[in-house]
Amino acid sequence: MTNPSTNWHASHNGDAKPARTILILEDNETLAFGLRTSLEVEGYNVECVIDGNSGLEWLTQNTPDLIVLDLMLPGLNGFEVLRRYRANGGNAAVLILSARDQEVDKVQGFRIGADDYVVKPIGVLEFLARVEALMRRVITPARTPESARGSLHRFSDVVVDLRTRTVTRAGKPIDLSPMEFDFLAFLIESGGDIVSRDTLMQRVWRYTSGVTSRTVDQHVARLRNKLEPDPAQPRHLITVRKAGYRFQL
Amino acid sequence: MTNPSTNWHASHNGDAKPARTILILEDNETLAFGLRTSLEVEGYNVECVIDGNSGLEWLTQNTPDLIVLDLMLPGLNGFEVLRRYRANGGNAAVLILSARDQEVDKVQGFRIGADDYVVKPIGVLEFLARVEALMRRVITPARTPESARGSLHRFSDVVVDLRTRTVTRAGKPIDLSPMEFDFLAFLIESGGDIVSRDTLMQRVWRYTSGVTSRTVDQHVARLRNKLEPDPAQPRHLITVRKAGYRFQL
DNA sequence: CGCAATTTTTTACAAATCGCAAACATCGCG
DNA sequence: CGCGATGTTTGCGATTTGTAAAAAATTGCG
Repeated sequence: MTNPSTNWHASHNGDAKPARTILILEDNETLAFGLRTSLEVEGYNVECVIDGNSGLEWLTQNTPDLIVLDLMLPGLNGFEVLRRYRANGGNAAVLILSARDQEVDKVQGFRIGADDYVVKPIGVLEFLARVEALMRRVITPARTPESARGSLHRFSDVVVDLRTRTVTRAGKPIDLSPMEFDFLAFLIESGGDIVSRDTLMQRVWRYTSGVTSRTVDQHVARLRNKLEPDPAQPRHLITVRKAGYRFQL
Repeated sequence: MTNPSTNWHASHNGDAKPARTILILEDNETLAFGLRTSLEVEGYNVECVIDGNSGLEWLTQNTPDLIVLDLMLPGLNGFEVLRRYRANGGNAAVLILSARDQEVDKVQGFRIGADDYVVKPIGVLEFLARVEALMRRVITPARTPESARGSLHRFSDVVVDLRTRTVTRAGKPIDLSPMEFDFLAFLIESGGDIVSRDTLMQRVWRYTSGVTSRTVDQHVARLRNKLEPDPAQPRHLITVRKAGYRFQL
């Protein structure tokens, strides 16, 4: 598979959103490790890189939500990294962490696109508070407000997007065939009502008359396998004996 | 160049951004006046209010982009103003300007919703730089994330600039033919919606009716080869069986 | 205008996917 | 147990998509 590294680890209760990712670009490994630990305790996904060129390369393949950037780096310095990152359209929040406390440095940092600039040493609590404040404002492509998106339907760990014909389960995309999707969509849009096989054949399959076949059942079976937490004990694709099927939740 | 395709013009306005509004809530009138002047020189619209209650009241009638907030105010103190403002759904960026430099104060400020916290005295240039940095991130009803992000679109290591019609991959320019670019642009601008081959033929190729051909598919194949990390398992140019194509991310 | 290089479209075929029916297994209930 | 209703598996034909390669159109240029 393409990407084994994306671990939105089993999220603790309720916290539905995947962890946000932070890149620490800092060559002082002791400091970087300390920051990493603090951030991880807060639930962030943290990556550490210790030189400018490697950092930029990592950034071509990943889109973190925030970058903690030291100015004095081996290879490219922090300013240059930031400049190139922004030039390529990088949109993450950038918090510069520097030993230089001159106003001119700060102004330059902001000018080329930093979102915050703090002078070392800094208290851990203030650092975390600033990170959180930046996270509140940053918008990454992967994180465009779902409210702005089309009609989403959720049940268990499944999300169905009728607009893009997309289904995800635990955040991972699930592949539905066209018929499977149409069928699911029809059930969902029936809002919990019982739908007979006959109705389904007519409305989803466009059959004219009462053809009896196990086609509908097969689709139910396949959908249950793909979407139900326990396909043997369906909680959402409910069979109503002698009547048809019903979508729950 | 018959290239009639460079025609998505229509939408681009002159980019005359409306002046952004800042509220200064600060009881030291000398300081407030100085800040106001500096900000106005930068082109901001500035309002000054000197006590907490009046400030909150002003905020019920106005929606500034940013609030510069002193903590020690007559009437309601700054923390309380901020707390109530956020509780009412206020979304402006808030920059706290305070004489208190204790970490605990800063952390509390951020916790109740500040976006930045600077300790007086502060240099004018740094102040202006921080204001500008906040302005880049703040989203007001007038300014949606789309417009804030410009015409750059990123996915994997690819950056597409619709304005300059350039595409880069891992920082290196990628050559797209006019049709290839128009096609890609149309998919991107469809914002993730599924677009049928038929629609594409009409909107991108300006065909009138249902001509069936593999032209669209051919372009998809070429774009995938140029842009997808693994063309065999496309992650962004998604085919939706029986329906068309969809651009992801 | 003519010619070469590039881009776009069409053709032709290979590969993948899907719908469907039939056969078989299982379940539920009297 | 018996019987009808539901669940699952399997295989094949039809549809849809991917793509190499040829053909056609467009462009650049002397």
